[in-house]
Amino acid sequence: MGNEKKIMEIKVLFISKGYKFTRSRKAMTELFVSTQDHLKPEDVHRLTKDQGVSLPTVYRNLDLMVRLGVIKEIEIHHDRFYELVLYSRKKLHMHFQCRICGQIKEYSNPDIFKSMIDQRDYLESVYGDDIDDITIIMKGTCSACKK
Amino acid sequence: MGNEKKIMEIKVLFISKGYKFTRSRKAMTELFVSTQDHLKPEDVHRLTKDQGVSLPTVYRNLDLMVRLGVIKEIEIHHDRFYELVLYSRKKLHMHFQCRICGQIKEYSNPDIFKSMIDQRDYLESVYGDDIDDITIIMKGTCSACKK
DNA sequence: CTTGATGCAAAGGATTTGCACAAAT
DNA sequence: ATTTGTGCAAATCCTTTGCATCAAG
Repeated sequence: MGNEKKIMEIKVLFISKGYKFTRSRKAMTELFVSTQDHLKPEDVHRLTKDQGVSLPTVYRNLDLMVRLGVIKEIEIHHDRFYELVLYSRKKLHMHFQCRICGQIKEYSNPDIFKSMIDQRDYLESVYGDDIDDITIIMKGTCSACKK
Repeated sequence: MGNEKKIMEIKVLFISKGYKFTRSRKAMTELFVSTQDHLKPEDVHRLTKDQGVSLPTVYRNLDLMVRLGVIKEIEIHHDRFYELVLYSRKKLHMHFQCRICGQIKEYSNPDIFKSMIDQRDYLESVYGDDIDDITIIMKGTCSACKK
C-alpha cells in the first residue's frame, strides 16, 4: 500500500474517533509511515520540530496514536521506542537489541510467528488468561559486532 | 537449596568480584531470596529502609546485582521490576501483565520453554546473532478479571 | 462558531551524582 | 590502613500538566 493511502487511512481513523487531524498529527503520521526505525520521543521531536511540533505535543500524540492502534510502544533498557503497527496485522513483536552497538532490529520470521501463536493458544488454555499482545525482546551480540 | 545457602553463595559472588558484602547488600539479597515477587525500586526501598538502606543505595545495588547476574530487570508499562534469577538457570523469562488489575505473573511452562529454546537456536542460525537473553511480555485480561 | 489541540513555561517524579563520612576487608 | 560503600542533599533527566491561545471541522 502506498504511503499516501496509509496516511489518508490514518487521518480517517483519527477523525472517525472524534480527533482532529492537525498539523502535528499529520507530521507525526508521515514520519511513522515513512520510516522503518524504532523512534524515541526525542527522535520524533527532532524530526518534526521544523514543522512546528513541540515536545509536549509529541508525547501527547504518541499516547493517542498508541491508543488508536497506529503505533506500538516497546521499552528496552530504560528507553521507549515507537513504531508503526497499523499495517503489521500481527499482534506479536520480536525485537533484538545488540548489547554492543545498541541497535534494534525486528525479527519477522513467519515460521516463528506461527509457532508463537500456537504457544499463545496453549498458554491461554493452561492459565485461563486472555492474551492480546506479545512482545519479545532478545538481547545479545549482533552478527556485525561478533566479528 | 535453602535460603541461607543461597545468601552465602551470593555473598561469595560479591566478594569474588571485589565488592564488599555490606549491610545494604545483605538486606537486599535477603529480600530477593525470600520473595517470589517482582519488585520495583521503591518496593525494595520500602522493605529495606528499616535496615538503614537509602534509596540511592537501592538503585546503585540493583544495578550492581543485575551486572553480577543475581537479579534481572524487566520493564513493563514504564515501570522497572526486579526478580532473583541466579538460581533460575533459565535465560528465558515469560511474564503476563493484566491490563485491568495490573498484576504480573510469571509463566513457567517446561514445554513452552523447550520450544522457545529451539526457536532461539533457529533465529540465531537465520540472522547470525548471538542471543543470550529472551524476555517475553504478554498482556491481556487475567482469568480473575475476566469473570 | 465551537471544541479540541497546541505552545510555553512550570511542575512532577524517578533516577543519578557529588561529596564528606562510615564501614568492610 | 585502605578502599569501597553510603547517606544526604542537590542535580538531572524525562515526562506531564495548567493555562491562555490557536486552528480544525
